Amino acid sequence: MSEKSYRGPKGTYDVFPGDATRQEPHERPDLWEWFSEISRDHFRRYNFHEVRTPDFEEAGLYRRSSGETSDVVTKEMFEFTDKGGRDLALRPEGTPGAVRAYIQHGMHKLAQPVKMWYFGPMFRHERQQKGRYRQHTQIGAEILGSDDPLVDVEAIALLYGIHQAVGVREEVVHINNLGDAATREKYVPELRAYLDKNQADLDPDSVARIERNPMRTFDSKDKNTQAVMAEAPLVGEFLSDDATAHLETVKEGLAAVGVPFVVDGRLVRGLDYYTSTVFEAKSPVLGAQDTVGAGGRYNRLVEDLGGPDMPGIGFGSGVERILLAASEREPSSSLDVYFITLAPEARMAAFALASELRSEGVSCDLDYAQRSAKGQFKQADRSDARFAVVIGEDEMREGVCTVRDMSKGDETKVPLDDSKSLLRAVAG
RNA sequence: GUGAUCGUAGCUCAGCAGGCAGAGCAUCGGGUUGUGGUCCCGAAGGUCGCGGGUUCGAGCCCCGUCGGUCACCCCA
Repeated sequence: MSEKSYRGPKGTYDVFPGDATRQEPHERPDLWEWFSEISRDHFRRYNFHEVRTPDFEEAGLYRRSSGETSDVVTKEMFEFTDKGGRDLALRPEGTPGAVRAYIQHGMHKLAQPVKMWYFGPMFRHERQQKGRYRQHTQIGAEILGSDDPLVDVEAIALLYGIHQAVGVREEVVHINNLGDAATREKYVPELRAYLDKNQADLDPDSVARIERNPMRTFDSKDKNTQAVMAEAPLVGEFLSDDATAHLETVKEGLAAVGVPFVVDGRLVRGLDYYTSTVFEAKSPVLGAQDTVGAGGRYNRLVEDLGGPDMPGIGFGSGVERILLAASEREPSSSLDVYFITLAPEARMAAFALASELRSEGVSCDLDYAQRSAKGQFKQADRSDARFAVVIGEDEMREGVCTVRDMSKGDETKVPLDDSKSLLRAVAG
């Protein structure tokens, strides 16, 4: 500690082995492993396949897909120029990269729809708060090439299913339908006119949005603005018959698979590419950041990014938030055997035995800190080892090791040169 | 980016009118020349986030800065 010390960059965190009872859920390695297995298994059951794209892309890809005026693009991108002068950005969200890959690899020629999932870091340059980091992790899924409303239901059910498998509490899915471009051409001027009329009662942020992105006014947390928005015209009143039917089928499907949902006519989304179905999964235990996963249809995005005219839908879900909203879990320990050596020659024997057991799938560890006998037993205890295998002078002389069951306290002796019976002694 | 609040040992925190930097837990050793969880004893561990200022003297007061937390904006 003589030189300058370093800490992780602002807004980041570490996953590390520590005192699990004091760590945030997303800092615990065991919870990440647990969650990762559960989510992979869910994707498998729904026949999704992994897509893994770079953690950075041409900045233009994000500008084009998320919208030049969206906040994610205008103020939250980690953007940089590489040594070849390329304008790049750390991935702020998963959909653009996945769609780019779909186009680049001609996946629209495959049997449709193409169902993909991803799991990886996202970067947004913003001030952190509960459940929000500059580098966070999202799992997500994209279904490209079908506009069947049941595909929407599948996406939502998959999202909800993963959350429930890890015990996200009090979750409710909010859904809405934003209609197509034609719908919005009729609706937005109406909304804008209404907002203009009530400008005096709106907060400054919302006033500033009237021109740029009036639908986002519904998201304001300002009391007066909310009062105004309670009376505002809703997109739902402008939907075409097709869009209304689409929404009805989605509702029917969600009810059929048992996803708790509410239709929320005020739900809009911050990214410009959404059309038709949008949804947000919320859990009240997250505080101000109550959205644990969200997504929607983007029926024009593939074409906007230079691909064929193909519809798509997807969701992203913040893993840190999922773990935060999940019910408490006991930290899991996993060590089978801790070797205790009480004679210099015993160390090599223990090391070799450990190696044999490890190759049989048994987890082993031994002392590398020159601890005393007492210290080694303490360490075995702390590691939650099921067995301590003691090798000291006596054992070396007799050619055995002492296998101690750490919870019962009873001991048996096993020949040193017979790793099979040692294996049996510590099995199960 | 805005606001509030905090920053002392690995962790949780005490410290005061400005006067030698403390406790608990954790770590290591000893009490048991080879037996853990309990108990007892001891050791180690700090440029008091960093930089400046005021002062005979600053962990404490002032300014700045960095970082944490929460909220706003926005979003997973």
